[in-house]
Amino acid sequence: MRYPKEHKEETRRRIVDKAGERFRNEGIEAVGLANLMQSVGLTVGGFYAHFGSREDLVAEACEAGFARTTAALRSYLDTQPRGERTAAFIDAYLSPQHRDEPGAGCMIAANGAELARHPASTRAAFTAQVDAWIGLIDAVLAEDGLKADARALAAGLVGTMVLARAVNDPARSDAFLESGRKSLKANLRR
Amino acid sequence: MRYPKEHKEETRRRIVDKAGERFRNEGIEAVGLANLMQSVGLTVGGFYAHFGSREDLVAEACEAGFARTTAALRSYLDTQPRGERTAAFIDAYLSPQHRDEPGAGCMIAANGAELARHPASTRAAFTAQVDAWIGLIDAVLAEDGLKADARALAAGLVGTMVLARAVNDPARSDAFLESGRKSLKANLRR
DNA sequence: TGTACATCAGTGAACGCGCGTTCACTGATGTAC
DNA sequence: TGTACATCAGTGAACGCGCGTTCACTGATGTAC
Repeated sequence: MRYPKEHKEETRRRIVDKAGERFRNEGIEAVGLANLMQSVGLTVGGFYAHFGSREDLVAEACEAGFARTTAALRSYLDTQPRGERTAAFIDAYLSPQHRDEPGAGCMIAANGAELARHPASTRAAFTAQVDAWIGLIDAVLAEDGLKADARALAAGLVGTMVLARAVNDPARSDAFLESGRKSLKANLRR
Repeated sequence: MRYPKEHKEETRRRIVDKAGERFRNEGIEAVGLANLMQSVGLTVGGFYAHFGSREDLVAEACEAGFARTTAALRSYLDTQPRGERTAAFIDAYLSPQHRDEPGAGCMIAANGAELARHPASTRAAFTAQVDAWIGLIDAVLAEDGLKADARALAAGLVGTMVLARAVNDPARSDAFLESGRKSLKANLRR
């Protein structure tokens, strides 16, 4: 064979990773296949050797991007002392850096509303990742000895980020982040 | 003149209203001008007699759609007794009906992430509407004699709706709505 | 060891289509004479 | 009162372009003999 046997799957991974990044930065619909392939250093013709359709890539990129941020979150929180992990999570999620770099951030905050309009198969893959994320938040709350509704906490984070990114004024945006951090921490019960 | 003098502005209003509805249902980018004009009973050529560009319509439709829901909210809450308005707002926002009918619902939950990627002029118009919405929530909290962070409450609502719409399973979706209603009400302080 | 062949990841042009935008035109009306 | 004209909201075809998808082809490699 022309290439080492892991070559093709590595190319596929590069497409998926770049798609996940660009979907979050630009929106799913705004990223065209020819342009995406070009940004990975390939031409568009090769796309269908890797994926059955654009929608297949959307499903895989959103799932993989979400899974990656969840795994990174777990690793990060393991470096934090028990009892402070939930607060560390809230601070990290509602940081200006996360707001300003959607490409590596939360998939729901960046693409949640758009994904709601995608086919069932795409949403099913995504729903499993939402479950995993909520499960992780539940686990972290338990590690910290806190009682809180993981879904409500997740929703507070997502909504704060959507609003902080939507408003066109740094002061207002910061105010949303600050309100979110303060309020979500205050609502944790020991 | 061929038409009564209010005819043109009424046509314009019909375009703006339909655009606001379809943007929330289908996403801003997914609605094409020819198709939009057709759904208003007109042909695409007439569009530029009303708007300078597609983006001008996006700004106006998002602003007007948001303003309308805020005004409707104010009217609805006026029918509710003081002391129960915040809870009535939370219940109405996090209702299955709102989840299932984005076209007449909250503009941020439907298009917030997408609007974050639009030009400054569009976002500025939208930001003013966010301010108005937060102001209304603040006022309602005061009418109820409650102390809470209006921004955090708004974020909780938006995030819950985004998640409830994103997941591909009615039970999970309902669980998000239920968690949101319960948690956001529990976090109000007298 | 040297050559012919099979493999297959990736190329690049083409397809039909819908996009945002432009523009010459239509035709029903109110106005001027 | 009757006719010619100006107005202007809306029409419909055209533009260049990028979209998702298809497909015949390329060319570097490993394998077979």
